[in-house]
Amino acid sequence: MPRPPVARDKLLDAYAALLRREGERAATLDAVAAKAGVSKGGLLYHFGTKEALAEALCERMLDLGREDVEKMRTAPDGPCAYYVRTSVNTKSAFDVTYAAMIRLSQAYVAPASDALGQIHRWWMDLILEEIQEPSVAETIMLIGDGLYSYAALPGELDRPEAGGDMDGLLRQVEVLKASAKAQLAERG
Amino acid sequence: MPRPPVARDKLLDAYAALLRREGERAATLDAVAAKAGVSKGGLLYHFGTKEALAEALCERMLDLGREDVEKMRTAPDGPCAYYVRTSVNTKSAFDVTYAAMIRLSQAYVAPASDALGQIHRWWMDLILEEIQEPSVAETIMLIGDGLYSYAALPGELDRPEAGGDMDGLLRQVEVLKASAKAQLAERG
DNA sequence: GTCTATACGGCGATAGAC
DNA sequence: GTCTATCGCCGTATAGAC
Repeated sequence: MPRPPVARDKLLDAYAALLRREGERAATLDAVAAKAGVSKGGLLYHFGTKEALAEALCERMLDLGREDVEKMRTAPDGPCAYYVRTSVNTKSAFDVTYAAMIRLSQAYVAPASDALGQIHRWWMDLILEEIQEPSVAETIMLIGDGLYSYAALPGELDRPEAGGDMDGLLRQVEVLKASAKAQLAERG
Repeated sequence: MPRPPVARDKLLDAYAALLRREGERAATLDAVAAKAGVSKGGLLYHFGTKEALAEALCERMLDLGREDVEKMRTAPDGPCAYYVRTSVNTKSAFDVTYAAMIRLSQAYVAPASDALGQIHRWWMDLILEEIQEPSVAETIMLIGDGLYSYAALPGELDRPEAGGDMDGLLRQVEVLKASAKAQLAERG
C-alpha cells in the first residue's frame, strides 16, 4: 500500500472546504494552495491539472461512501433509520466531502456526478432490501435526498428548521415502514 | 404597467437555459448574448452588469413562484398532492427557472438563495395549513425537496427512476396525511 | 518536492460608432 | 438600441531554479 504524502491530503481537505464554503468558482488553484499552505507550483506537482484534483476528491468521496454504506448495513436501528438520521448536515468528513461533490457535480464535473450516483445506488439497494415495497423505499430515499439538499445550500449556516425535529421525522419513517408491511401483506 | 422590451425576456430565457443545461460557469455574457441572438454590447445595454442579469432572473423566479403558490392553494386535490405532483422536473417555465436558480444559489448569488428560500416558505405555509402536524408537514416538504434535487442534477436527462412511480408516491403522501390526523386526534 | 516567474486565454466591462 | 473594438484582470498551466 503506497502511503500518499501528507501534502496531498491537506490539498484535498483545502479543496473540499473551499468548494463547500465558498463555491466552485472560489476554489481556484491559488486559493486551494494558499489554504493548504503550499504554493501553486507545489499543488501542481501533486495534481498535474485541476481536473486531476477534482478526480482525486471523487475517489475520496467513493471511499468515504463505502465506509458509510457499511455502517448503514450494520446499523442497530436498521438501514432506513440510519439513512435518515445521518442525512442531516454535520461537520464529518463524509458530509463536508458530500457537499463539495454537489458543487462539483453542478459544475458539470462528470466523475463527481458519477460518484454521487453510485453512492445513491448503494443506499437505495439497502433501503429496498429492508422495505421491500418499492414506492415506500423511494419515498424514504426522497426524504434523505431532501435533507441532503439542505446540506447543499450555500453558507456555513446549519439550519435548525430542516431535520430539526429528527425524532418526529423518524416517527414518520416508522409510519411508512408499517405502511409498507401492510401493503405487502395485502397483496399476499 | 411598463412593458419591458422583448429582447430583455429573450436574454433572460437564454441565461436560464444556459445555467440549467451547462452550468453557471458556461453562462458567460458572450454565451448568453449569442444564444439570445444579440451581441455582448446589446446585452449590457439591458443589464448593466452580470449581477443585474442575475437579479432580474431572481425577480422572474419570484413572479413564477407566486403563480405556482396560487395554483397550489386552489388545487382540487389539495396543496400537498399538488406540491408532490409538480415537484418532478418538467420543461415548464417554472421548472427551468427553478433549476437555473439552484445553479445561481450554489454559485453564491445571494438573491437567488433568498428567492428559493422565500418560495420554500410559501410552500411550507400551505402544507402546514393542510396537515397541521409539524413533523408530517416537514416530511412531505422533504419529499418534494428530494424530487426537486433531481431537477437540480446536471444534464438534460429526465431520470425515470425518481418520481417515476408518482401514483405510488402520492399513495404514501396519503398514508402520511392519515397518520397526521391520527396523531392529532391522539393528543386531543 | 516545493518554489518563483511567466505565458496564454477567457471573461466582465467600457468607449464610442451607427 | 444594437453593434465592434479594446482594456484589464484573473485563472490555468508551463519552465526552470533551488
